[in-house]
Amino acid sequence: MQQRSIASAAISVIHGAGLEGTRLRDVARAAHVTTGAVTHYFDGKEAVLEAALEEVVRRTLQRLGRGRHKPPKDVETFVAQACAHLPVDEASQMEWRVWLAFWGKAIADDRLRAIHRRYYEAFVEHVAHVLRALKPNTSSREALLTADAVIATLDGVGVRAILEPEHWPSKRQRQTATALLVPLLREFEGAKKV
Amino acid sequence: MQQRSIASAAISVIHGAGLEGTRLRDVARAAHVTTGAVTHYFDGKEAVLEAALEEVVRRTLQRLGRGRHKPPKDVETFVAQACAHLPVDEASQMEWRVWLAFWGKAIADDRLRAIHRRYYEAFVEHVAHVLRALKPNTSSREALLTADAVIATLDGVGVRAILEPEHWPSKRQRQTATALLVPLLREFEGAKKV
DNA sequence: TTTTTAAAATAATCACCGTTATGCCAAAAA
DNA sequence: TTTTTGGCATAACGGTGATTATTTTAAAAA
Repeated sequence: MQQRSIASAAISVIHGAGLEGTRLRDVARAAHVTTGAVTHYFDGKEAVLEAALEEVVRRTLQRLGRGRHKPPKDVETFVAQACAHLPVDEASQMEWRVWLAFWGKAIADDRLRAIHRRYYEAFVEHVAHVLRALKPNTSSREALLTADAVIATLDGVGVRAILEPEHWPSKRQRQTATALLVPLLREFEGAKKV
Repeated sequence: MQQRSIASAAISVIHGAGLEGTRLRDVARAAHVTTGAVTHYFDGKEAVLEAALEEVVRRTLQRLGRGRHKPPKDVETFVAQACAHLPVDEASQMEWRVWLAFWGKAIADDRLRAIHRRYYEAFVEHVAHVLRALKPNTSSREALLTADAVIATLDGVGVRAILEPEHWPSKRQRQTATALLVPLLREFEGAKKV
């Protein structure tokens, strides 16, 4: 159970110092242990970072799971739910920053790429599932394509919001995401009521 | 003029090894010089990396500049032009990978963040300009909002394509981007001709 | 041609940080 | 109580790579 708390500590260090600025000592200190404990539980720094990424994925997917019981019946609530995944508050901002920090590292690291792949797979599946609630008789292909589009929207807006937080308050994030998602989903629904 | 070639060398090293795996020696070797030359022209590693990022920005904006003379008159050609900015070929893939590699680092680095901000500023301005060609009487506000949405689309699809290149051939990239952009731009145009 | 200055190579240094080794302490087993 | 085991702290080690210093080479000026 210590592993979890060390991984969480790593997340907050990465959040504050970036991946490159993350030293094992600081992770240990943030977890209220010493480097001895860290190396006791992990095979090395890489393993610690990997665990941190996995922890972020876990949290995000868990949050998705909680939303599974209220499938949206109309476009507006769908968009509102989708926007909740943007970096609009402290907690999600932290996860976004860490998630984004690993993108660059994942480019040259098969192991991390695999984690990303798994995450997106689950995310796509979730969005496609929710889309089917919006339009019951949808081809799998159409649902998946639209899910990709929804996720691209969130990633695109999220990245921008993380890189320019002072210019991207939650309102602007929602506005931009809405501008993309509403027309997309109207098209998806088929019925365009002005 | 050596600075340029060292920066370019840095780009290709980052492309191959990722930011963390980039050693100054390798950059020097790729530029056919030694570390002595590198440190002669730059104040240190940070400066070299910063120059690499600037070089990527330069190339991208230059490419944008070339497209400035053929403003699209309809949605289809606009989308086609936009999709040309996705990582659909070797060259643009390299630039995307490097660009993306710096996102994580920029989180904790004001200097790099400033570069990103400048780039997006120019990019937004360009897209908004092109949008005005599509719909002459557009409010500045509407054009900027739509430009943000277009850029978010490209970033969102681009990220995915970089992280999962084997699953995101150019065709899928275009498909996803089109699914988002066409409805968005029809809405933007105002006139929806089915 | 000599002198001078700049460009870049080569070689040495130095700091940083991950890793490894050792030792201690507490809790469970004997 | 003694013994033992495992969880962790402390501290020393060592590699890696950036930085700095020195030297060589080449080009330009005198």
